[in-house]
Parts: sequence; C-alpha cells; structure tokens
Amino acid sequence: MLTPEVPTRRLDRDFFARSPESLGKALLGQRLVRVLEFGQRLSGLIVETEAYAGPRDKASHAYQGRRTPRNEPMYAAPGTAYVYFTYGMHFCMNIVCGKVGVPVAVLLRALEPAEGMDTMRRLRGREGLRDRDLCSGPAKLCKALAIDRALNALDLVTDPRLFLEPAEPARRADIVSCPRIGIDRAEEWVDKPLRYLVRGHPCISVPPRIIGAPE
DNA sequence: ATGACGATTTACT
DNA sequence: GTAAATCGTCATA
Repeated sequence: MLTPEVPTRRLDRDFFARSPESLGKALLGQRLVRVLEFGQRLSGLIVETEAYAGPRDKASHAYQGRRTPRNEPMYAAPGTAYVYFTYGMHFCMNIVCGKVGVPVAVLLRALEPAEGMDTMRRLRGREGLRDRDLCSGPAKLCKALAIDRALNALDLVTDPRLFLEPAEPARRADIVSCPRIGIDRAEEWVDKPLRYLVRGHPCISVPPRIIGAPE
C-alpha cells in the first residue's frame, strides 16, 4: 500500500450555506470530528441542535443586528465555528450558516459519542460517566471534545482540528422539533420550534416537552 | 467604571 | 424541585 491514508472527506461550504432551520435538521446524524494536537481523533454523531434565526430572533446573540467582538464570527462565511464562553465557566459551539454578513447559526446541543470515549471521559473530568452522558449538552460536548476559545472562528471547511464528516442523516420521520432551551427571556421566540432532535435518542440534553397533556 | 445577566452544569434539599 | 458556581460581555453612564 503506497497510500494507506484515506483522504478525509468532509462537509463543504455549500452544505452550510442554507437557513439555520434547514441546517439544524440536516446536521442530525452527521459526524463532528475533533483532531487533538498529537493526532488523536474524537468524534460524535450530532443528535440535537438549535437554530438561531438572525437579527429578529430575540434569543440570538445577533438580535437587532448586534455586532460585537464576541459574536463577530456569526457574520463570517458559512462553515465558520462560533464558540462562546458563558456562565463564567462553559463553552458552547455554533456552526455559522446562511450567507456572509447574515448572522444566523446552529447551536450544537448533543452528540452520540463515537470515537475516543476514554479521552472524552478524561476531558470531562468524571471517570464514571456513561458514554451516553459524555456529550449530552452544549457545554458538555465542548468539554468532551476540547473545544474552547482557541477554536473560535475557525473554518470547519478547511481546518484540520475540527470539521464535519458526512454520515447517515437522520430520517425526516425521526426528527422532532420543539422549543429551545434556556432562552426564557426571548418573549414570543420562546415557543418557536427551533430545537431539533433525533426522536427517542438516549444522548439528548433535556427531554422534549411531552406532546399531549395527561388528564 | 459599574452592574446585570447569561444559548449551563452540578450538587444538594 | 432549588441554588451555587463564576467571569466575560454588553448596555448604561
């Protein structure tokens, strides 16, 4: 074998150049890959996302067209990573989509761990965690994959450290939409069904609201 | 310069 | 179920 190395296939710019609602659903089932400094691969399949719909979205960092040093990556090319710091201790990762200059993005909320679970456990700092709990939240998955400030604004289409590999997309019938988490102050945007998850998946962050009320 | 507030997680009652 | 942890960011002044 002259070249045992298989060229890495990844999702390209065009894949990300769409609305956050469309991308949020299309990302379900795709593989997020993190390559550490010494070459180790960590990865997981995306099972939960949220769309942030731009300047009119009261839950978005870009509400009313806000453009600050923090959210500047939201205005960059589709396929850019927007990693922000919150609650004084956590990082969360978005994938910028749409067109350059239009601040729309998709928040990654949960992964089904696929490669490097022992390393993820070490990064999480909790030895006893089950695989299904390693990446079941937006800050958990960043910690498990060593995603922080240093990776903010990188280009997922070209950067060797972080990218998406095509995998088996979730079937439409298996995608559930529901209201987003942790945006209680967003008024009429609180209830919009911009959170997407794989129906019944064990690695979800917070169970979706039950459909139908008990009598 | 100041103060209010997180696109969360974890521990505890 | 409630609350603490913990600090960068942003609006206001």
